[in-house]
Amino acid sequence: MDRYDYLVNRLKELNHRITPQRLAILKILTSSDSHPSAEMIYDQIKAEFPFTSFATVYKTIALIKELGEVLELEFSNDSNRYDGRRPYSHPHLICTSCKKILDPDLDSVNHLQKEIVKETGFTVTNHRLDFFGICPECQKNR
Amino acid sequence: MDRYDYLVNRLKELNHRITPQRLAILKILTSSDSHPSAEMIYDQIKAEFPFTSFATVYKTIALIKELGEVLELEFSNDSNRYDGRRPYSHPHLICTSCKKILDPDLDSVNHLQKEIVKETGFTVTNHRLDFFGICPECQKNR
DNA sequence: TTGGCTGCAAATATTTTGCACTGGC
DNA sequence: GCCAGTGCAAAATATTTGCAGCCAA
Repeated sequence: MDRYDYLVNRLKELNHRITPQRLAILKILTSSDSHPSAEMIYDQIKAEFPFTSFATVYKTIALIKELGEVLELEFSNDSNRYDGRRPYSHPHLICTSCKKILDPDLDSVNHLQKEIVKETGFTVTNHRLDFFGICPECQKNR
Repeated sequence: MDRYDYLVNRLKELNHRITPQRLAILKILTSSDSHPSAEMIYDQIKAEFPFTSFATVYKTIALIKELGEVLELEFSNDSNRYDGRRPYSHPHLICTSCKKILDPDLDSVNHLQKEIVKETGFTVTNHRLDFFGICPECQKNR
């Protein structure tokens, strides 16, 4: 069972209604590793369901977030981005030119979190690690 | 020469005017490791210069940011926080209860950035690493 | 003296919320 | 049929910007 089906089932099990809008949003959130923003989701859905609203996009994201099934990458200037495939703390690689966000393979991070706990007495529940730079494509096009 | 004096001199050298408001903002930004928000800076300055405005706080921060002398920690929901003492990428430890932000000692991070560059072809210029949790004080008070 | 800086207010951008209507179950 | 979900519009929040007046150099 893929992640889309899994999320639809979770909503059903928790007695949340399955609407065309929600299905479309889940589809987009799970079908690519593109880390879309609310606006990107909204634009994509418009093609299929022209009368979907921004509020519904945000409300659906909020719902899935409550279930712990989406990772929200908050930004102050740019819009927030969402990762519906890997809803747990993991590093991101952000191109500051084209705004693309990638998931690099990197496993030495959890080690860091343990080091922090031991050292500071904090109860660390999650972390966020972003690397900012220019992707290979944008390096060529200048 | 401490960091406050250093920053005042940099502004002078670059022919930026030295105003009481700017001095007060620099003082707050460099005098503690509290990672204040624009509002915290504004509130502190109000005591000394009651007619200072929010716009000036933001404009001054923007100026120092251009000089690369302040690190801006962006948040989507909460206000941004500023580190005027260590204006380079370094990890932060954020208490989600009292919103305090600390600088943990941790030096295994730069190693990660190098690993990323080698692996992805990105030109990584900076990074951001935040650990979220509950600080020892907030753990007691519940 | 002069133009960079300040302060007020308005604009901007993103996300959230209130509420009447609608459609999933 | 009921009430959760939707869509519109308004509100909320944080930051930026325009502009008239002021003051640091």
